[in-house]
Amino acid sequence: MAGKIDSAGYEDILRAAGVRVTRPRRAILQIIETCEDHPDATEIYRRALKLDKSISLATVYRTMKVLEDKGAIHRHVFDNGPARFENAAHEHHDHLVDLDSGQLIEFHSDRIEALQEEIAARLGYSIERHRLVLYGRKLRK
Amino acid sequence: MAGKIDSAGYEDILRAAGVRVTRPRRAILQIIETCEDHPDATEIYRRALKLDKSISLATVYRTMKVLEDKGAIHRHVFDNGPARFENAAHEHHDHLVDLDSGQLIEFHSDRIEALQEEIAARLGYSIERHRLVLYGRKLRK
DNA sequence: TCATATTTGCAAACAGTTCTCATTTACATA
DNA sequence: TATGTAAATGAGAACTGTTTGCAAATATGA
Repeated sequence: MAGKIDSAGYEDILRAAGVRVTRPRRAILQIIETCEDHPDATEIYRRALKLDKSISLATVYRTMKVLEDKGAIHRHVFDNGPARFENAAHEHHDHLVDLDSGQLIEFHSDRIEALQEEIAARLGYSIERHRLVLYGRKLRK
Repeated sequence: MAGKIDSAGYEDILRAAGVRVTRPRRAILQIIETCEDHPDATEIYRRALKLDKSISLATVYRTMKVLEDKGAIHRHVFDNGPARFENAAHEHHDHLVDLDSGQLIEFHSDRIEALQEEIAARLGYSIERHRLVLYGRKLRK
């Protein structure tokens, strides 16, 4: 039922991060744990209001930073848009942006990952993280 | 000598784009044609002031948009920083960001490009453009 | 229950970028 | 070479996304 905050395992992530388990944080975590898309801060705020009607946008931003620092979420910036977030628990993937619909498609390629490592090594670097985004349009068949 | 605007071929790009050749545009184009780095709008503005001391930051932004629309420059956003620009005439490459120094290293891999095409095709898409950025640190040898 | 350090909501501040508008300028045509 | 007009400009206000300062509220350990 919307409006109720599920107290399930979400709290563990916060406790593991060594920060206090508060009502706003539980709401935000529940959202990013269960959502299927890549919401930005305003959208998370909108959704969180249904779970905790006194939450503020500032707290959303603060919580996203905490979660990002703890490695619990990833932050993406597509083109020049607002930052968008996703659960880091999902296995690693890159993104393809449908330029017509704006839809985000996830994909993964071990071969690309391996090539990236190879290139970085050749340049004398080790990769800490990377961002690969393809911008394209549907092929008409 | 700094302060003089070289009227060489830069204008062609503007004329080819079907826009008027103005003093501020000539200054900006000369900068992005000759610079070796990836300046942001404020930095381009700073440099342009030496060539045309009445130029405004708004015009820098407007010109960057015109040039981007015409395909003459590329716009990059690294992490959450300001947009940075580079001459599209350089052959295509991706970037490696040195997380310690902030240095940008350019690289290119036909194999990665080919893999990207392959993946997009498998998903039913054709790639219009892409962004690949590696964030890493120097290996100690 | 209590003490206290953390977190919060709010509003103000901030950075980067875009917009409005009156003035200036490029340049096609005469 | 002069001129009319649409395009471009500079200045600053406005806007979007994000961060911060602060007093009040709250989570957690004792």
